[in-house]
Amino acid sequence: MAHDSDLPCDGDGICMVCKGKPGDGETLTCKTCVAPWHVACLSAPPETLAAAAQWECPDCSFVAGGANAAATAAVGVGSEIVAAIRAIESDGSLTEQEKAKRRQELMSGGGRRGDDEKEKVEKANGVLDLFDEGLNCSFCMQLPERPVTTPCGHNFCLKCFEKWIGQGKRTCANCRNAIPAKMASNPRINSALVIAIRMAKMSKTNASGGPPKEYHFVHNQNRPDKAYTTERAKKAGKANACSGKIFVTVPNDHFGPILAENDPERKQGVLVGETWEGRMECRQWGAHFPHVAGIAGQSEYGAQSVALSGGYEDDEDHGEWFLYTGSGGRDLSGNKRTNKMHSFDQKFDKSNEALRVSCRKGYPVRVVRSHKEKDSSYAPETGVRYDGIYRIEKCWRKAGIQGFMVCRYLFVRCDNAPAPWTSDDNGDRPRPLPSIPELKNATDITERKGVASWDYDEEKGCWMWKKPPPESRKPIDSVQEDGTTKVRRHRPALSIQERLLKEFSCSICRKVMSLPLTTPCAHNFCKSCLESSFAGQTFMKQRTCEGGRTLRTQKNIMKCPSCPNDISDFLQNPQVNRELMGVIESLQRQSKQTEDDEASEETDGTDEKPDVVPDVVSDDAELCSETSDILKEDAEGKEGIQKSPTKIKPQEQKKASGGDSIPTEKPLEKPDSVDDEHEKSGKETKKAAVDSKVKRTNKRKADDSPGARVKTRKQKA
DNA sequence: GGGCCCGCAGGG
DNA sequence: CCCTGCGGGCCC
Repeated sequence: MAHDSDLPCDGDGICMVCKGKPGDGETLTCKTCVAPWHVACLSAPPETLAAAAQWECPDCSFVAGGANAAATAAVGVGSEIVAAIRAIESDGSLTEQEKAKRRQELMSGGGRRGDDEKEKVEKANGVLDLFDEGLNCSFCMQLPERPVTTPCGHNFCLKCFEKWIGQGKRTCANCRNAIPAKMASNPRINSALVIAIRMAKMSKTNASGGPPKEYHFVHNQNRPDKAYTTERAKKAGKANACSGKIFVTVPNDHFGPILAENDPERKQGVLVGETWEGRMECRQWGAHFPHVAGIAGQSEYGAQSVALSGGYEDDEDHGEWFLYTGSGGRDLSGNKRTNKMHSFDQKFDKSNEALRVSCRKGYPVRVVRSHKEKDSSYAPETGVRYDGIYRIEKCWRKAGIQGFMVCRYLFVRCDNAPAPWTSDDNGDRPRPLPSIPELKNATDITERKGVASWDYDEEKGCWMWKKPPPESRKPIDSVQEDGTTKVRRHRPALSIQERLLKEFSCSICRKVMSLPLTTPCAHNFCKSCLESSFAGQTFMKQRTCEGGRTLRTQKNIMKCPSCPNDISDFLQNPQVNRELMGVIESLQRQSKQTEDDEASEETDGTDEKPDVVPDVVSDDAELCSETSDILKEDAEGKEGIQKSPTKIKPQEQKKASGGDSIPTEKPLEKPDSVDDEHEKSGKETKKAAVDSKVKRTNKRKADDSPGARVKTRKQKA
């Protein structure tokens, strides 16, 4: 497209194409968005003066449907939008804020589309009603594919958003609020909204007859992108971290390569040679799920992957083939996770048996190597690397170096991509098995029986599944291009209410979110819960000097309760994600209809009208060390232009009326409290939130003190 | 650099 | 619920 190379002038009036500063007469102002553009650098400047007066920039013609031809064809309303925007812009009776508000209403699809067209689009999306929630992306007018949410609470397709950002825009296309640099450079998918869209589509499909589809949801979206450390695990840092989000859509008993279709994040799959910082990161990409154990597998089913990490001295690594040692046989007393010393024989059970199953069946086994594999030439220098698919050609038992019996496995590489260490650019071909001297003294020898599941196809010239891969025993969904879900296995369908609770619960109060907020790091919370978490904290750290004067020192870092990101900027003016709220509420309505009317509502805030954000009571107190609250409820800011977030007025926090109670709520600080106190209170509230999560996910910890645990192990030993 | 020992995740 | 485990930060 011609205008792809077109860019406007930046905030300083510098043309982003030629980097020069055009004079007054050399720029054109867009009729729609009022941005200045350098005429000389336009690929298609207006030809007449009249055209220049009514000129509309390439971005706005893009918004109206220039870039997404398919979407525009389906909707066919591009020119209508532009005409309507122009009408708004030329209406002298409106303030800039009102204009922005009108523009936003227009862009969010309200009352503009003709019924026929609307029906057409709805059919294409397989969904009704959703447009009433104003959910569609303002750019392509479709339900957002991979939605991202701005701090001002507006949702877009990731692609559309990135395109917008790529054009140098740094304001929300809906309300013109600033987009934080961090989000511009690294927008995050709002996975709760993904689920919301899917659920809404699904419930609609089910309602319109036909057999109800079974869907499942990985309860994954509340996890942060990085491994994180709970308060409880804090002292040992990453050593005891919880897993971050799993980025791929394979179940953890998936065999074979991780393909592009299971990588919604990058659409490339896990490639040979890919390297991660540690086992947690490796796990997040599905190459090897266990974060300590070396073998991923189930004794009755097979083993999916192994890690070579130098944990067993019997291992012998030759790159394209290696000898692997089974697990067990070691004394783990003293609460250890590993031990160099063997103290009893290994058996073909548990993981060792799982590997033997994979051997018999000829399953593909993913292999990762760690830098900790010290005496191998093939180990990566740092981190953990995915080295591709191997098969276990034989396994047996023999006396290990330390004299105890160990299980042994001959792994031979069979991947279509070349190994990371070879300069050959071809993948593997079937190769003769190496001779293994130790086999003469081996017992319990097992070899593959029959045709290997994963084998080389001479005609196609590649390794592939010759038998269908074993069906996953874990339910998991995989996201399709269109946002729908492919079902892998059946499982009793959850009620709408159950799903609501599972997918849209606030990770602070654990109830379905009321007034959901989406942070720039794409985590969702109830507005009231998030606010309460930071009650008493100020945007700026304050210090009171002896004279009683307040000194502003530095910005207070306020970490997202779900990840380490600083969300203090966001907290200054958090905007409710009204679209997400709309979907939640519409599902709640359906749930109410479907189930008994008597079914009591477990969620709060349902009486709240979607677009009514609780008003705030302004605190006029100007006490010198008053704790100014950073959380500014915006009364007028439901849509339209918000005030610049840099001005922070001391305001008493008011609990949102529909708010849930949170586990620990600390009363507001006394006026003369010092900042250390603020920090402490914030931390403790946060800690409580995290702790509640810990309790939920790890119930057994309650009466299982570390000491008791050590004792158990020691007693056994 | 080696040993200690923790929380977490998953199998059974 | 109990057991296991080719991590990993920290202390010495």
